[in-house]
Amino acid sequence: MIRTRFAPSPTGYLHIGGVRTALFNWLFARGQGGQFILRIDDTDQQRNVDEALQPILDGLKWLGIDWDEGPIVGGPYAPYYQSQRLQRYQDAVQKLLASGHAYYDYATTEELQAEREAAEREKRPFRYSRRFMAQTAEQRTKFEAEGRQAVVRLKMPTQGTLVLDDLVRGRVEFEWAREQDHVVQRTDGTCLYHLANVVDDHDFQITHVIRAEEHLSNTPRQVFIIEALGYPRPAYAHLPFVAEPGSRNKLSKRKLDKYLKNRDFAQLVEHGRTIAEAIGHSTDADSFNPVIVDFYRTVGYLPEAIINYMALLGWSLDDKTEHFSRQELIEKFSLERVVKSPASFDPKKLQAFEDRHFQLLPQQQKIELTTPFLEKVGLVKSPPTADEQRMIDAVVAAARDRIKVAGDILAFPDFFLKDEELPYDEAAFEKCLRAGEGRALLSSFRERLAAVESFDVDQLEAAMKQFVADQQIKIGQIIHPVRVALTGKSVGLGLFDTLAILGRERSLRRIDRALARA
RNA sequence: GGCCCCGUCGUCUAGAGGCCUAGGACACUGGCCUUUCACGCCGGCAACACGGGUUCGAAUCCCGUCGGGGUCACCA
Repeated sequence: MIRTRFAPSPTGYLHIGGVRTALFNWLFARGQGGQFILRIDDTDQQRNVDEALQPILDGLKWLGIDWDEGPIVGGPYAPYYQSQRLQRYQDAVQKLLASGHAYYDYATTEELQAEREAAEREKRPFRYSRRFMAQTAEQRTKFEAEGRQAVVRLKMPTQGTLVLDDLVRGRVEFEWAREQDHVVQRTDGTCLYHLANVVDDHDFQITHVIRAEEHLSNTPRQVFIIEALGYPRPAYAHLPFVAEPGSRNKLSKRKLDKYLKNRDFAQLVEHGRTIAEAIGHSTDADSFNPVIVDFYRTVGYLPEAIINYMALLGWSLDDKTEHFSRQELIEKFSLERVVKSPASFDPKKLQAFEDRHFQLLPQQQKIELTTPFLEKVGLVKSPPTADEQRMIDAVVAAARDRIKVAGDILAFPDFFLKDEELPYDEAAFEKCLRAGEGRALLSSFRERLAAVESFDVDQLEAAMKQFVADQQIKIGQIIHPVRVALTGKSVGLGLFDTLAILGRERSLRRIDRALARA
């Protein structure tokens, strides 16, 4: 049984790079009929773990990355929180000590630092001398009599080579002599990450460790612990980083200011901000940031689109297939086709996937996704009345591909506003209704509209064509004034759709109001 | 700095010695469609980091150089 895991720290947010790691683990497990485990790498010092964990759990859930064991769902190897497994780690340390794979070390930070500096001066690689290593009870007593405190260090091999067959990187070799005697237990008795990590992976029966490349250099010490403890070695797959837009640096939450200088990135944020502000969602950089998954949920992106895009950041099926459903990804994903080089995050391409996935949605689903945004800003009641619902349906249908994320529905508020409260884009109003003959044409077209037999798209269009022919004008001369009168704006849905949705009464009322104002 | 990883259009990638005068997608751009916006359609721009080998033949193999990144904690 293949078992993979994702092990986030409760940091309060789900990072986009973390999503990619979680996704690959999840896809691999699901595709192989295996299991995906969520383990929480918290430490006992951390407070508010639940609070800091919730956004991560929510984010994963929203993306549809579900876990077979872990927080909330539990599982046979519980607990899944590192902070509750300290005893396991300490037992492991005792085993390492007993078998001679680790030792108590009484060096102080200063003494270690001195050795390090000496090595630096002599331009040789640093390796701890083990001067304060205690392997017997007498030695321990002696050091302790000097008031020293012990950490536990790994007693790493001094020769030989570790050969790692990484599933994405291939054969990677490390010389043991270059590895340090890493600390696995602090003076206060708590254990360090690498030890905990190895013990947990073993306890949870993880078969494939799929993680970011930054852990590649850490693997030798983990392998050492694994072997010292007599555990089976899991398969490793080290994923390339998700890099910043336009660079090879690791994507970071903290560098939003810098990314904002990237035009595409700025556009993504700007678009999102418009929607977030409308619905009264905080837009401060700490929580509202495209590096954090919550951003996309707030603005109304589709999880499928994010998943599709993220999957292609470092993986491909072939030379042409790009659009994948979740199920297709599960079926087609393989570690063999993960690329080795880092992939930079491209906001424009993400948007392209969003556009496409949203386009393909059935009308009903678009309605369900967009309605909450109208409710949040109070343009419709919650839940909408029957009339409002009809209006939503009509607007979503007429909007066609203009809605790319669910929040885009807010670009068409005019239909939901009272006729007498419609605001006008002054520049557009001036140009279309006050300058030239816009007002006069509108006034005369108003009578045609009043007389149209049935207020549907076909008849409205016919009426306008007739009007244009009679007046010997170009269609633009009348269309734009009508649009501004109806919506207050110079851009929007198809004009005949707009008229039909508003209906005769409201359309005429809006036109009259604009005429009176012009 | 030591060690490790990586290096094909601006970006994501295809490419496992001849199918490559390097393919697809996004972006950009010219045009068409059109009542605005959006969609859609047609076209264009644009890359094998560099230098040596090996070979009849190299983006693909080897060596070196350069560049980028990661890692070297009593962080995770």
